[in-house]
Formats: sequence, C-alpha cells, structure tokens
Amino acid sequence: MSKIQQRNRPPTMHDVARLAGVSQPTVSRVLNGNNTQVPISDDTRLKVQQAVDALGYRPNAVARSLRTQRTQTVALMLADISNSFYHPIARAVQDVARQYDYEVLISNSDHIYEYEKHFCEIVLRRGVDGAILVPIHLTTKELDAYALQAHIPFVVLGHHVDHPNMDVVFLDDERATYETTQWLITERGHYRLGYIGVPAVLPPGPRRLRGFNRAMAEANLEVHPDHILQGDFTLEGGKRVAQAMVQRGNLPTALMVANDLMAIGAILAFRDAGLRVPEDIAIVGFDNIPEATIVRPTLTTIAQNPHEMGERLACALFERIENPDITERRVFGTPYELIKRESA
Amino acid sequence: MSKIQQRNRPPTMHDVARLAGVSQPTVSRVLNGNNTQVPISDDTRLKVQQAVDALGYRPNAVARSLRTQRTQTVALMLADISNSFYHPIARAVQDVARQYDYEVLISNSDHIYEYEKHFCEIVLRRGVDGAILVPIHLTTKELDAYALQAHIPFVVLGHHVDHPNMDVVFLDDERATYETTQWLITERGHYRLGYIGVPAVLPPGPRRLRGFNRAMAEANLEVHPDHILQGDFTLEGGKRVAQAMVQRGNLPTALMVANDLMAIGAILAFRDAGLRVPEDIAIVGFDNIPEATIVRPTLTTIAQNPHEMGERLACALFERIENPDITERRVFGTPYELIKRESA
DNA sequence: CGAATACATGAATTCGTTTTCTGAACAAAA
DNA sequence: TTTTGTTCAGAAAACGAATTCATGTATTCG
Repeated sequence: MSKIQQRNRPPTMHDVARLAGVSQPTVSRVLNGNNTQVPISDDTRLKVQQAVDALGYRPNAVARSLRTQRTQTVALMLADISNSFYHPIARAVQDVARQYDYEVLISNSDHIYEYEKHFCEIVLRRGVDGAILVPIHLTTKELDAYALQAHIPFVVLGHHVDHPNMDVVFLDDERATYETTQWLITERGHYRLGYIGVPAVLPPGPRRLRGFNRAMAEANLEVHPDHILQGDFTLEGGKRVAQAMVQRGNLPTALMVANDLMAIGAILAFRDAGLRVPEDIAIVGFDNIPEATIVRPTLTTIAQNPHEMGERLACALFERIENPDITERRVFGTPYELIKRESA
Repeated sequence: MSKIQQRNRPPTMHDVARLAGVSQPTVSRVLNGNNTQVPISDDTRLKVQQAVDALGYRPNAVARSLRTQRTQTVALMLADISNSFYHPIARAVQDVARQYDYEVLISNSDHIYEYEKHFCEIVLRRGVDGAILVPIHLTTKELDAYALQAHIPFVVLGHHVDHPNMDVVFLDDERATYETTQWLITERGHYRLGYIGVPAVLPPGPRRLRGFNRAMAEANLEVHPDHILQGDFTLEGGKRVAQAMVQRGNLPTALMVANDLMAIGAILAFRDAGLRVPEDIAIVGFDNIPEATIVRPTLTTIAQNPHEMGERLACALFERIENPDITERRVFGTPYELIKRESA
C-alpha cells in the first residue's frame, strides 16, 4: 500500500525522511540547525542532506508558520505606491526586511477608509509579524484596538504622536511650513505671501496651513483672502490654481505650495503666463520629489526624505519583532530640510 | 479542566463552536457560505454568527492555506519599485489583485541574479498562487524549471518570447527603437544620428541599440563612432555623457537615448552648454516617465505604458489562477507609442 | 558490574482550518 | 408500520511542519 508519488505534489519532510531512512522530526532537526538542543550524528545529517538534495525538497512555509506562529512577513500600507513620496518608503522597508529575511506585503489605501480597515483585517487574519502603516482616516482608537488584537507590533507614519501602543514616526510638517514661511519673510523680505493647500479633509492639509498662518500672524502680516487657495494633489491642479490667480491679478510675491506636484504645476503655469520665477513670484514646494530638480527654475522645497522615514519605520518595527517586550513607546521626529534651489 | 482563555491568543473556530454550542466544522460551514453542499439550519447559522461577533473571531489564513493549498497571495518581482518604470506596474498588479481579493508580495531584484533566484525560492516555499516577474538574468531554462516545480502560473515581462510554460508580455523595444529612428530619418530629415545606450549586460541594452543600428543601416547612413555612447541609467550619467560630447565637439543633429532619465540629463547638459534643443540637437528618450513633461523642452519619447503592462501581466496571471488548465501559452506584445513633444 | 549519564532518534501531539465520512432525527412514501 | 429520503451536524482525517515526550543505545563512573 505504498503511495507512489501521489500526484506530483512537491516533496514533504516525510518523503525526505523515508528516502533517508530516518524519521520526519529528524529531518526537521537537521534542517533547522540545532536550534533545538538535540544533537544529531554526522552520519544522519549527511543522509538527510543527500535526500534533501535528491528530492529538491523545500520547506513549506505555510506549514511552518502554522506551527511556529510566525510568518516571516510584514505588511505595509501606504496611500499609493506609485506616488513619489511613498515608493521610497516602500523601497526602504523592503531593504530592511531583506536584511532580516522577511517578505513584505504591500497594500495601497488610496486614502480610502474602507481600504485602511481592510488592511488591518488582513493583518489580523494572515498573522503577519508586524505592520507599518501610513493611516489617514483610521483613528488612534481604532488603530490601537487592531494592534492589541493582533498581538504584533504596529509602527505608523503620521501626524499624531498619541498612539498608545506603537512607535510612530511623526511628520511635523506644521513646524516645517512654519519655519519655511518665517524664512521667506525674514530672510527673503517677502510680505505678501500666498498659500496653495491640499484638501482639508486630509491631515496634512490643515496642519501645513496652520504652520503658514502662524508664521504670518507672528510677523504681523495679513493674508489676503485671494491668496489662500486650495488644489488637489496633482500637477494639473497646481496649474489650474495658478492660472486662476493670474487671471484674477493681485498676485503675492511668494507662494507656499503644500506639495511639489502642484508647485511645479504652478511654476509651469506662471512661466507660460510670462511671469518670472522667482523674480515676480517666488515658489516653495513640499516633498522634494525627483521632478523638483528637473523643472526650470528648479524648485525650492521642503524635503522630508521618505527613504529615511521608511528606514526608521522598518528598523523600529524589526527591533520590536526581535524583541517583543520592548515596553516604552518611541516617537521619532522626521527631520526636514529646506532645499534652497532657484524658485525662491 | 476547562481551559479558561489560555494566554490571550486570538479566538479559534473551536472557541466559536464552544460558545455557540455547535461543533467546529459547523462553524466552518457557516463561515464559508454553503460552498460545500451541506445545508445549515437558520438557527445554528444565527447562533454561530452571534458567537463570531461576540468573540471578534477572524479566520486564521495560515491554517486555511495549509488545508486548501491556496494562499490568496501572488508574488511580484521587479528590478526596483522606486523606479518610475516599475512602480506603475506594481500599482496595476495590486489593483487587479484587489479585485480578486488577493494580496501581493513585492520583491526588488536590483538586477541581481542571486536575488532573482532567491525570489523564485521564496515563491516555492511560501506556496503563493502565482508569480509575476521581470527577470533579467534568469534564463528561460531556469525560469521554466521553477515554474514546473511550483505548479503555479508564472507570467513574465521580458525580452524573450520563448518561455515554454508561461505567458509573457513581450517588450519589443528593438522594434520601437527601430521605427523611431526611421521616423527621425525620414520624417525629420536627420542623417547624423547618435545614440546613448545603457550597459550592454542588460537585455534592453543590445536590443535597443540593434534597433537603432538596423534603421541606420537600412537608410544607408553611417554612424560615427563618436556618436555611440554608453551611460548608466541615471540622470547624472546622461549629463556626463552629454557634457563629454559637447567637449569633444562633432555633435550629431539627433540623439536617441535609451532611457528618459539619461535623455533628460542630456537635455539639461546641452542647454547648460548653450545649445538649443531641438534646433541644434534633437533628443528622443525612452520610457515616458512623468519627468518627461516637466523638463523644458518637454521630452519626445517612446512610451511603453507600464501601467497597462502591469494590468496585462496581472490579468493573464489571474485568468490562469482561476482556470488552471488553460493550456495554450500566450504572448502579448506591448504596444509602444511615440509621444511627440518639443525635444525632437 | 550495576547505575548514572550522555547521545541520538522515533512516536505522538500540536498549530487552526477544510473536507470527507458517518450518523441521527424526522418527514414522506409505500 | 416499515422503508426511503432529506436535512442537519458531529467525528475524524487531512494539510506539513515543529516540538514535547519517551526510549533505546553507548559511555562513564562508583
């Protein structure tokens, strides 16, 4: 009644064991080194190795995971991997993961609440060993609840520091915008400043605007209502807003734009309208995407170094995975840097 | 001897069953709809549902995978997710995967042979349900061997069409380069053309150069040795090569560049050197990355629509996953499009 | 020489599901 | 009343590894 190659499923440890003339646990022990304290004779070790090679055996990660309760997988949720801000994060996370011999499951939330929740559900069901997320809609409470249920470390990149049970890399863009606006005022001598923001429903929107307003208020400068505008995130959006400004006249002498894509759109639109940047209007972006060095004039912008953020996120995560009883919660500020180029 | 909440592990089906006063398989049947032909009474169905809700039960995907031999996961290997050509592919694959309720494991090969092999090993060990790869070094033979062992569909994006057991999306960049060179010659009247290539060790290198050479030969045009140059993939590399050309003098009137990043670098360098593009030198790139619309003059380039490729790859893969006995192998050509902008 | 100690291995259990395979209860047909 | 179906649900066996427990040999010690 010997089952001869039932189907042609991949070989299992039993197959290896049978060929080597040993028992299945012995094979397991040989393959996992002697992490268990049981010694193995060189003789069997050799026989097993030969059988493994002969059959081309590969351990089944699913079975192993079921038994060990570890998947050697981390999950990463970001808004959109094809966005210049996010893919360096993904890349960095993958690089760190490779060092730890982990695989990375990546999911795009597209700023959609349901997708963010869905991601957490997946994290729970699949038993990944850790998760990195860039949540927009998930509340602190929800996140915390998921992290507690999952019994695994969560690390977030975000605008809140008050997640009770997880490390966070804190995006302090309010401060960055504040200080950069100050710089435009005190170092560059601008006093009629404008601002193009992103939709207020997303955290970066109000935060960056707040930084701008605070700097203006502290300098006792008034902001003309015409000079506070809102775009979407796109280059086209930036163009449209800028064209509308030109149409209406009454331009500011400096313009803070809440992301580079719109800033570049604005530059292109202003130049097409015959204005000189930065002489007629100075422009500062936010993000320092690669395109910023390509547009002419090159874009002065606030750089956040997403690759470094990704590294921070991943390192924090793996530290916790390796050492699950780290108790104190960590908050990493994200250093920003004003990259001074030609546009301001 | 009732185990009361042993640790606080997440609840299992047994826990749900106990609470609902039914057996564990019954819970399974309720949760999986009646895909099995066993009917369930509304009464038990309700009891189970309540128990599930009360415990916040979530099925354990690992255990399910072990039993069903499916992981609801596909793996994607590309060279570098933070490269403008690749991330739209990743994005497209993820989008299609979401429709099928699959997760995506993404890995960067960085054009490194060991990483490509490692990826295939991972695919085998983790029992993913399908794999999409953009191999550079893996030979047809190796790939085919892996696919056979894995018993799952492989789909590749690449320069060969001769993979016996898998669908392939074929990058016919030789033809694209050939036809575009023809266009420069016949439509634009250039006869002194140059070429900046990528390292020949990678498949696109020789293929694209071959297309260029073929078009030149067929037009009976000679290529001056000074006009065939090689860069790396980077913007800086493009700059350097262009600067060297300027230094040496004897410029061609049109320049085919094997990727956009280098083409953009070349444009920037030529303009910095006081040359007019396209009047003094016309430039055509390859890839149509977003930056191509931002540089001035905007870049004429060969567009390959990576997002669409990603969709093709993913759709082909999922068709096979859903229908494992598709026998005929499919080859999809990738349509290319010459995006005529200002630089040529 | 008997007992204690390594040393090396196999048997049995477990991880949490899905999927047979059985069987009980009850209704409808003979 | 007996037979034949239906309708439901539990018992048991996978899936492929890791791990605990038990056991059988050599080896060493008193």
